[in-house]
Amino acid sequence: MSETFPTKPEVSRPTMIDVARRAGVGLGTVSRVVNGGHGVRDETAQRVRAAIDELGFQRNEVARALRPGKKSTSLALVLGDLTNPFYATIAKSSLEIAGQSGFAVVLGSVDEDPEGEKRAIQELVSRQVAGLMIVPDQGDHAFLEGAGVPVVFVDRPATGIDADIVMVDNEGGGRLATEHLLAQGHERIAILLAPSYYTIGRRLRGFRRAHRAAGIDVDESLVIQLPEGNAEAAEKATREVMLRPDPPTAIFASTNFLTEGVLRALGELGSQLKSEPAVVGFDDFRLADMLPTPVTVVASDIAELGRSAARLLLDRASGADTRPPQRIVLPCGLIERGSGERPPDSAAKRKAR
Amino acid sequence: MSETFPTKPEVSRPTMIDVARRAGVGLGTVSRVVNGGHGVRDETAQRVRAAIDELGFQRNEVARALRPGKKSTSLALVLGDLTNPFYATIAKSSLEIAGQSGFAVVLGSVDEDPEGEKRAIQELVSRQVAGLMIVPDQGDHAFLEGAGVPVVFVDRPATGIDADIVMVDNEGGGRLATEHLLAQGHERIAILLAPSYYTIGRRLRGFRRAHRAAGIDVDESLVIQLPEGNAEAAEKATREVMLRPDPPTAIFASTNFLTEGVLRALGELGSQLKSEPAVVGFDDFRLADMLPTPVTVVASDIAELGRSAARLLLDRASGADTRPPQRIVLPCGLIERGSGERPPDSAAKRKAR
DNA sequence: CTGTTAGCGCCTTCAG
DNA sequence: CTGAAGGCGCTAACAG
Repeated sequence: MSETFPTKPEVSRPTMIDVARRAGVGLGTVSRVVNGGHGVRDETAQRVRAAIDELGFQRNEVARALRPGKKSTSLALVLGDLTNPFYATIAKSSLEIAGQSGFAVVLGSVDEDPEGEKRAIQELVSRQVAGLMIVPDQGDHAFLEGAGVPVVFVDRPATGIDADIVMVDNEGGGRLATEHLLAQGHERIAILLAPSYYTIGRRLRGFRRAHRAAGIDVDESLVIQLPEGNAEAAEKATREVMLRPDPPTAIFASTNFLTEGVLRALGELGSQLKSEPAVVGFDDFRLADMLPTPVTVVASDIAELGRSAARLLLDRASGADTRPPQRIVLPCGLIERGSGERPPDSAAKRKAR
Repeated sequence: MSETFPTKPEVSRPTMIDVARRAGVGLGTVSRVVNGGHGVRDETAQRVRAAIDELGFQRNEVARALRPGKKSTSLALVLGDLTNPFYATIAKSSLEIAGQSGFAVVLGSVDEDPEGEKRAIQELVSRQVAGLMIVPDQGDHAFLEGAGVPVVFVDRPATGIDADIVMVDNEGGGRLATEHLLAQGHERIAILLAPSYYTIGRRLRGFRRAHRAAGIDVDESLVIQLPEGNAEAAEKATREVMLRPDPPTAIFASTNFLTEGVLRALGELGSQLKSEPAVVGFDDFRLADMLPTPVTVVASDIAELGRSAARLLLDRASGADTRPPQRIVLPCGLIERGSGERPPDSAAKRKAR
């Protein structure tokens, strides 16, 4: 029990040969029984199954995957910070789908740097995964071209390779959020942008389109590019912009973490402000409805993002799907909770006229 | 480019033999170069490396792991809902440590049921992972005894097997939270308990100990066992207990999700209540400091939980650590934010006397 | 120093 | 219906 085995460190698991000997049959027979048991006499199969149980035999998936053609039964998932509920949701939902088909999901260690991503992906490929789901970083992904493994990009496309991509309607969402604010009468809307990922660019595009459609000019000093994508950066930027002589009457935060930073800044600024700006965030988040002013957001079904990606990848891996690269776009909806329905205050309005 | 290859679905990656032929050397030499290149003439090694680059060769980890003894270079992580920031944090931090040693982390699909966990674990074992990190469900885990793979349990121990375990000081945390409330003068403290996991039991124990130490009896009607561990169950229970003729003046929520439910209920009850109870939660959560009343919690370093588990498992897997099963317990601290510092209201006090 | 050889555990022909 | 044999990509042991 509490004894150690310095010389026999590993308890080797039984193999098919052990089972075959135990059951007094040939190796091939055992294999057949294990894989569906087709074409084996019932009595023989019984004996084999008994031996399997007695020995506690478990098929070695590694050896199995070694056969040519036969890919392994695991998918790789490469993404950033699992601590971000957005990514966690993708991980969970894709894992769910993969699991239903008996696939495991391997998470590559993903540091922040773009080189780290490449290394992680290659390590995963060397593990013979049947397919890759990648939330890509900004670097070039052309190196995946010859990997010989199906790839599905999630949340944003990658450059240098034409592969399946599952994402949300970023531009539509950006437009939706902006239109909503414009409809309340806001004419000075600030937008906070995380470092230029593809998604953020599209959201900004929606922002501009909505303005154009409404015949309102975008004040470029309110298009705020943040140096980092975290709450702190957004907090700082919000404080600065709100203390300007001519502050915006509404803020569109392009990311869940940014929304948090905006709210934090507004909370601290509090009474220093003549009036509180309306706020709309992109992506919903837990507790958004419980904050002092419940937060209005533009959101999409992130879990479905992960599910779609996994399903698509599974079909590619099995060879069931041979269509040219697909592009799945999930819609965004508006969830009104209060913060986005604040009208522009009268003082600001007076100034604008 | 946009052509499909129905008959040749896989681009087979180059193998060591290809490299050997290309470099005009033997197979063994290539292997030696790939594994550190010890004992190979420099010039030869150069040629081999060149061939590797030209062919884009990558060692097949699967084949490598087939050798006896040589375990694969991936760890398994089995846990519940990745959507719970608590688990997500464990996943992230353990992944970080594993990655530093060149290990990947395989996530088994974990349904809710206890049988699903066993199946998931066995699938992972069949994939020849080098070790298992498990946040165990309630069932018996004796079946892991003969798995021949090191196991580290995370957050709570499992029954039926004596293995390493990394967890937080649940009892200490429960006691800390309770002492804090008692110190404010609360004598009627309700505790909300998620379905009886090990951790919850310990937290309750701390709750009772703190009472005993203070010479105050626990009102058993305030020890509330919830049917489920989600926010909704806590919300419902909170509403009920607060509407009793003799409601508690403080609430200890034993879980992050439960805390959320408590706050939600209190928010809705609002003015119906004669006075708002103090609230302390177990485990910190994002935005806890931004709620209408910032939430006081007892918390520990969850990321360290994951890191310790991964480090320990890595040492076990490599054989570097052969000590008897370890038990690592991380401390809990109190984070005062407001909700836990509300004194019992005067009306309630009068009643109690 | 370097090439050759024998498996690792399994699946897939191919005979019997 | 069943047993035997070959090979997947790699490493380790053994000759040269």
